[in-house]
Amino acid sequence: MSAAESAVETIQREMTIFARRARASAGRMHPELSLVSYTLLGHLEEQSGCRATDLAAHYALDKSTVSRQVAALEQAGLIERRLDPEDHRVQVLHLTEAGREILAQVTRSRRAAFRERLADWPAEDLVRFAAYLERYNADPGAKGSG
Amino acid sequence: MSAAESAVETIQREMTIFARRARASAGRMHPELSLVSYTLLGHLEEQSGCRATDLAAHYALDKSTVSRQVAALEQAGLIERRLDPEDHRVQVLHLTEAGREILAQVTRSRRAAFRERLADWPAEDLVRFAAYLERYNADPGAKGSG
DNA sequence: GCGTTCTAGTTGTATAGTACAACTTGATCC
DNA sequence: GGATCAAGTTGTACTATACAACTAGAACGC
Repeated sequence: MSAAESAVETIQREMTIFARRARASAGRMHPELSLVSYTLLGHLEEQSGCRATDLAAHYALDKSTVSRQVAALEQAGLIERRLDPEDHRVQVLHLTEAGREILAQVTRSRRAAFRERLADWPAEDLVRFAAYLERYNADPGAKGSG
Repeated sequence: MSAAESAVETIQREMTIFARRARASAGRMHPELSLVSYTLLGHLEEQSGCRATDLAAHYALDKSTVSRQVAALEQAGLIERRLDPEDHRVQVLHLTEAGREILAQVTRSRRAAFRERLADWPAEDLVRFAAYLERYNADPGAKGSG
């Protein structure tokens, strides 16, 4: 096996390990916000609000799944729905102040965890690693091969 | 923000994206073998058999979860249990021939997906990326920060 | 050697996340 | 203005998971 082939093997194995661990630990680290909820809130913040359908499309989730997630987030007071005056089928979702705060708090705690784990890394390696990950995820059609 | 700090941000973001995608696509790519089942079978092959308790400890899963997964895998004929003659509480799990075949087949298909996605990468980058991932996952206490 | 305690595994129960299908409501298009 | 399309909700089912209670077997202490 060439160096490149065995590197691909390693990437596959290590990505799988990471995905499994992430899945296992997501709920425990932030019981107040699942990985999916966190991602959805993040998207709402980035986009300054969007529709449930956009979330479903962007994250390859069923609209019913998003509908229930959104209902839970609204219930928890983290988002609010505003009826689109142009199209009454549409509800535009926005973060509430509480949602913004929780999101910031979870982001901080996640960031701290990553920072700690990467504390020993030389800056140069961090930058390269980050670039590789971006490139990997940016690949069109990338579905994670989970 | 320093280059290192923004690299950590990027790593966090991209790892999160990966974990989410992996979760979303795992079941669809290999309906015959969930990510967890795949991982467990892989461990059994690597270790040439082990106990359910070992799997639970190694993958931070509850023993009841492993018990049910194992039951399903046995039901599917992919593994078999052998009572430990030394300790009758213990069942040593082994891949069956069918299990070995399915595992090999899923591994091939996963490998092909990764290979395709990484096809454009220079060998040098593959090797570095693989090394970074190993280093990241090897960190003691690493739980994925999902 | 026999009770206490430990370990391996199973089963009952509950929860979260997910998908698919059927439905409701509103918009759009001949 | 009826057919069709789009956004979202709800019914139902399944999987993965955890925790707690339990069973069966092993080991330890005296």
